[in-house]
Amino acid sequence: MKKKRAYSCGLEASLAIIGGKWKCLILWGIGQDARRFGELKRVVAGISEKMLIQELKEMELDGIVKRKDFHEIPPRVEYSLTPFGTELREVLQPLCEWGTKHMKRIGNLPTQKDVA
Amino acid sequence: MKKKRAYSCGLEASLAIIGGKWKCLILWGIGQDARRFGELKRVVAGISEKMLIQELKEMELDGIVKRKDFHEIPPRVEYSLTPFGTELREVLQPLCEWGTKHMKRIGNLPTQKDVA
DNA sequence: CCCATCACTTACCAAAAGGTAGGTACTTGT
DNA sequence: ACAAGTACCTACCTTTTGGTAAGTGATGGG
Repeated sequence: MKKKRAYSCGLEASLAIIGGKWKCLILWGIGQDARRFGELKRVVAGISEKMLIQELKEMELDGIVKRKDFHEIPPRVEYSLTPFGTELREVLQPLCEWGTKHMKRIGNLPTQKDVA
Repeated sequence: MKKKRAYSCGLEASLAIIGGKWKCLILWGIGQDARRFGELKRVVAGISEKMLIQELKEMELDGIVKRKDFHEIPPRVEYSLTPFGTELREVLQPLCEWGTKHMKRIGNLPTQKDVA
């Protein structure tokens, strides 16, 4: 018998899936076509290898990412979105557009460090 | 001359504003009407006072929340969304709906602890 | 007179997140 | 023989995050 978590609103449930620093960006980075590990590393700016695989694993468990191993040497692995992941990516679209629209303003905001 | 940050995509900019564990939920909790501090504490399930004020301050600096102090005693303070914040809240709507739609599935997902 | 209420503030501490730097296995190119 | 490239894995360590518990100041109610 598994423990089930209860969420007080849909947003909380969504954040259980894509919360954290990297998952959104990875999800976005994968996009509609499959991507190789090294490719993702380049496209998700600033992520470390450790974080990338760690998050990818969790996302696979959560059913938003599918991992395909070609069993070749040198290794070749492709990550792609499941239908569940694709749906999630779509609802992030508006948030992404909002960010693009206000990018300048956001970039000029004071940091906590500036304040302290 | 302020240092400006550059974001490689809109999503990264958005996350600079509502990243972290609580900001999304606070933003959502404030909603279209103003809310008092204590009210927010109740509506944002599980947040501590410390986190709540800390995040509210940052959100105020970021221009998504407005704080109104009535200078009464006992103290009375109301938090509401600025137009900027309201816009942001709107783009979170789809994400919230997605979470509601898949809440059952998400609640049954294995945790990292289950796996370890 | 004392207690509760409200919106905080502060100090302290534990846990989680995340970075660095190394290593692995196997093959192809020089 | 050796370096490079691929997709990882591991240990160690620092930084960030966040929780708990206490206190503040002014006032109204019992």
